[in-house]
Amino acid sequence: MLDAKFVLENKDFVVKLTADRGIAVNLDEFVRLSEEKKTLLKKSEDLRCARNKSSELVSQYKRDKKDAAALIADAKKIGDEIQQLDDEIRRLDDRVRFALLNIPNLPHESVPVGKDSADNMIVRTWGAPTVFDFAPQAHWDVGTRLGILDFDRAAKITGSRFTVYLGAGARLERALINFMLDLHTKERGFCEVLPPFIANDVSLTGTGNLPKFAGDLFKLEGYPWYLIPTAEVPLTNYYRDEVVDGGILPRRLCAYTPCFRSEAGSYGKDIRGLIRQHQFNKVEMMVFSQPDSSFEELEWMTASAEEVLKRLGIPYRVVLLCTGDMGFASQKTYDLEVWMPSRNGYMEISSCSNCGDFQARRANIRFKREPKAKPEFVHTLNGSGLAVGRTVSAILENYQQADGSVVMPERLRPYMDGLA
RNA sequence: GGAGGGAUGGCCGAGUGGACGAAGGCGGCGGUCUUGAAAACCGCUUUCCGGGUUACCGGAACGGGGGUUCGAAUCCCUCUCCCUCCGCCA
Repeated sequence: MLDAKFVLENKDFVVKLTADRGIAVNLDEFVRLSEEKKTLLKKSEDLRCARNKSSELVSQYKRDKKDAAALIADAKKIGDEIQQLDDEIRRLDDRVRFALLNIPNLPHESVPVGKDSADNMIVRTWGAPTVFDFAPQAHWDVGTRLGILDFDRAAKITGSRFTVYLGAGARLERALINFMLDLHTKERGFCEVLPPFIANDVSLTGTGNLPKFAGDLFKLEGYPWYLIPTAEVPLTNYYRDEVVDGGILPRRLCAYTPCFRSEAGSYGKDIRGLIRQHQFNKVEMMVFSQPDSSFEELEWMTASAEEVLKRLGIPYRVVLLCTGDMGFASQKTYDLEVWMPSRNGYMEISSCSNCGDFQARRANIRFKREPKAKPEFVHTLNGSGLAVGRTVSAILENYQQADGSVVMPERLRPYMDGLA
């Protein structure tokens, strides 16, 4: 959520930057409602002032044992008027807030302006696309033939877009989770968190998933609860409605969680394999930062995700998303894309974003520079480090052998009981 | 699942319709005293919104929301969270 006052004072700027994102924001309604609300609020406050004064008089009269009936009748009339005004103000306020919630974050000045993924900027590339002296298979074929992925039985148990990992496959998934968590916690200064996998509607609103993207979520029937689409939700909301001591910043958290997404509207896209599942595992990184250093934190976080791929020896590149391709809450986003032989191209495996104070304002997360200082909103950053299922698919494809077997990346072998 | 109890400022804790933005204590800040410190004593000590250059003025806030009332921390409804006991369960 943007600052209402900022939007009112910088209408053209907001319209221009959201237009860069390909979103036409009409602020007329927002401005009109805000002004109307302000006028009514002033009126209501003046009336309250009058009522407070006469109430005080009533109180005096009673103490002096004088008759206050006329005063009370008067005050009642004022009270009715206030009630009417307040009803109207409440309605206006809801609409103002709703309008504000539907405005996306403003892109940072370093973000290239563009329409879609074609306009993204490749920042750097690590490793060269894997070369094979045989025809490489897609990971779902590799995994199915090895008996470590079972899509058919998963479809029986639940439905499409689910997977059963079996034997070494399950072991690989678990090994990757541990490998990633160990790297982030032991070497990169993240604190490990194991949060709830279900979050309430207030939390989802704090991160920007609600109200606009309710259709992407799985909701629990009979509860205002949702399966988390990413650990970003519980991690960001960890400090919701708090004023934290500035001394704890930058606060770096990381968490392994499963993620649940309805993938509504993606029918026919990536239906095979592990790429687009209703349930997948992810290790998520989260940073609460001082506003002054959040973009440096973004570089650090992105480097942490890259380190995972470097150690696994998977070729990848870093892409700076253009204005049109960024997520709703983000100010600047780097995607990490790994080489996928089956597509003869790159595939997103991580997304690292600086949300600035956008989420912090929605979720009301503030900090104090000094104990006596005024609270300011923190900046929040989140990034995958990494999507585990996609990492499995990248390993199966890039490390496959002519005989259909898969060699384990060396750094992963200790996590696989030495299995090569 | 059943039965009770609770939520008040940075913290503890009083407050059952009007003088309460809220006693008292702790903590914090300033001062007196002291070579310095401690103790003692005195004073100050919430946040947000609107208006005025400043002193200031107005409004709001006692877990959230709604209601009763001229007036609500206080009465009613509702939601959330916490605690105790019973039952059940990993």
